[in-house]
Amino acid sequence: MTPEQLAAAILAALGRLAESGAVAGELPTEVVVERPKNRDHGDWATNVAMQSGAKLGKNPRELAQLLQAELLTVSGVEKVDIAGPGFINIFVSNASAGELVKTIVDAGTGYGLGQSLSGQRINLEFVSANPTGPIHLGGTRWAAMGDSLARIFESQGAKVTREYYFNDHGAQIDRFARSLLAKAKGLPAPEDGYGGEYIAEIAERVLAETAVDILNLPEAQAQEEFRKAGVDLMFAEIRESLHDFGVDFDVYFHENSLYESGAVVKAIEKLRGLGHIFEAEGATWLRSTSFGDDRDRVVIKSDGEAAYVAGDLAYYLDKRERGFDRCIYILGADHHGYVPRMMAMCAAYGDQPGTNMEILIGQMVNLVRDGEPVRMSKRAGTVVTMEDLVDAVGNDAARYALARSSINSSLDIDLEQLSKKTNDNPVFYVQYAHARTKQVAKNAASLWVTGAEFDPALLVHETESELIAKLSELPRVVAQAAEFREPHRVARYLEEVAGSFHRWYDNCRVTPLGDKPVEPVHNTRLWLNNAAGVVLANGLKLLGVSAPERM
RNA sequence: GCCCCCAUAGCUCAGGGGAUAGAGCGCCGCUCUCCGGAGGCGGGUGCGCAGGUUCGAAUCCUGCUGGGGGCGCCA
Repeated sequence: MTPEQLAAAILAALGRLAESGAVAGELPTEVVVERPKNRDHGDWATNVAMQSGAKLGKNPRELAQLLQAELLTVSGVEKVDIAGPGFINIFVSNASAGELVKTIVDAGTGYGLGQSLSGQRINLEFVSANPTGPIHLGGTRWAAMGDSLARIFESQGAKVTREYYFNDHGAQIDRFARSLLAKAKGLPAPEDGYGGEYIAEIAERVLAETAVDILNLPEAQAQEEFRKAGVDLMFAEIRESLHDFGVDFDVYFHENSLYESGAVVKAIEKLRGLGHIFEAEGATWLRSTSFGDDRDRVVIKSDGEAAYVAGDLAYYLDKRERGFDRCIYILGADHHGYVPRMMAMCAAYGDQPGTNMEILIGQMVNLVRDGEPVRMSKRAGTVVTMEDLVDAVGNDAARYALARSSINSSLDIDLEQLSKKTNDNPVFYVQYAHARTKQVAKNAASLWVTGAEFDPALLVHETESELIAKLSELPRVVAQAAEFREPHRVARYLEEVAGSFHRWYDNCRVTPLGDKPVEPVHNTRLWLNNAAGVVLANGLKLLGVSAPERM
């Protein structure tokens, strides 16, 4: 008996009460069934009587009593208590609760999947870091979080395209090219340029890999050579770092292509046709104030060059024309001011902001050393990159640490601490639990605990009941993580599962002690052990973290 | 001045209206004659302040205080 099944039973019971005329009014469409913190309050509890009592013309306790009688007729329900203002506390039989264990093992990698996003085509854009340097800690957070979110969406039946917008157009790229050229000539970095060590490396590789003698070309031509070759090298490096991090994008979209294909002009003309474009002060504007923006936005500057927003205008249209009904962007907090004009743009096309376009704002990652914040500056070359982080702690620890917090909170990363004491990362607690399930299963097999019998009525220990209840929550947790776009829910849940599993392990043996014979309870517990392994593995998969068999 | 995020245990953080607010780390004890001790058990009154909504608020609303980020014909 899972909480979902109980919820359905309660809805059915309400339906019967309404049919018999015992209650009259608006029936709820869903009920919340939760695991109470206090076991005296049952295996499961619902507040439905308090929430619906008034609507059904009853006080909460009266409604609870009616439901109590109905629920007692449900198979597997042993006892129903009414507590406090109208909580309904439900006790189910061990046998009924334990049936789930077999369901989980039989479902295997399919356990936890759902259909809550079935049929949705989602374009998820994340990282999209400028190709003027390696990916830093902030970008790494979006890589971990975005990829995990994509996996969670997919687990709910959505079709997801992971997309990276590559800003290879505009003034920043010129600065990048000038920085490379200056470095190659042994000059100091330009005032507004980039100065990290990677600039020297890239400049050197450009010199080595380009056929022509760049340094003897005229200034403008030399810079153009460095731009082309430098961006390509940087792009390849970024892709490789991401790949090594376990994040592969389906589409790397080049901003420049929007200009080359004429998509930018097309997009502006489309908006002009819709009456949202006007000319003023020598520039071309989008009347974004018509759609909630606090000021109108220039799309073509008075010098004839496109403003940055023009690219996004065309890019969004491109995504929509590729058939995505939901375009989700993950942006850093330093870009949150960009949200109103993006939403206005979406509305200007006649789309629904918040539905067709959704923007998730993630807070910054701070580098901390010995408790002191360290300023990171790309220009000064003091950034900590994705590779630095992975070198220090490994992929699993890095991904887990970045994915286990809400993106609404800024995050402090202390490299020294993480690299010295990797046990600080709860990922090991979770992975250890998984490895343990594998070793237990291996041991069981060698001691003739085969799992041939499965009698859930034998799972009577309180830690077994707790573990089973915890395992039952995976589908709901994943569905909520998808709904709220919050992968960290999965991580936190896994930590709870691991805790329940460890406690169970310490109380209940799968293999018999010494020479004692194998009994049905041992075989049955093997199923529970394996069910825990399934949940841990499936959950870690959603976070892009490995589930090792031994550590 | 305006906009966004945050404030929960010594530290890092969960908690999307429910009952006695949790986890990890750190600290102090305890714990295996046998499945992995990277484990388990015990040790704690901490929701920034003030109002409001509600049967019920860490959670929703308003104001305040403090911290972070942002407000270009830059990208």
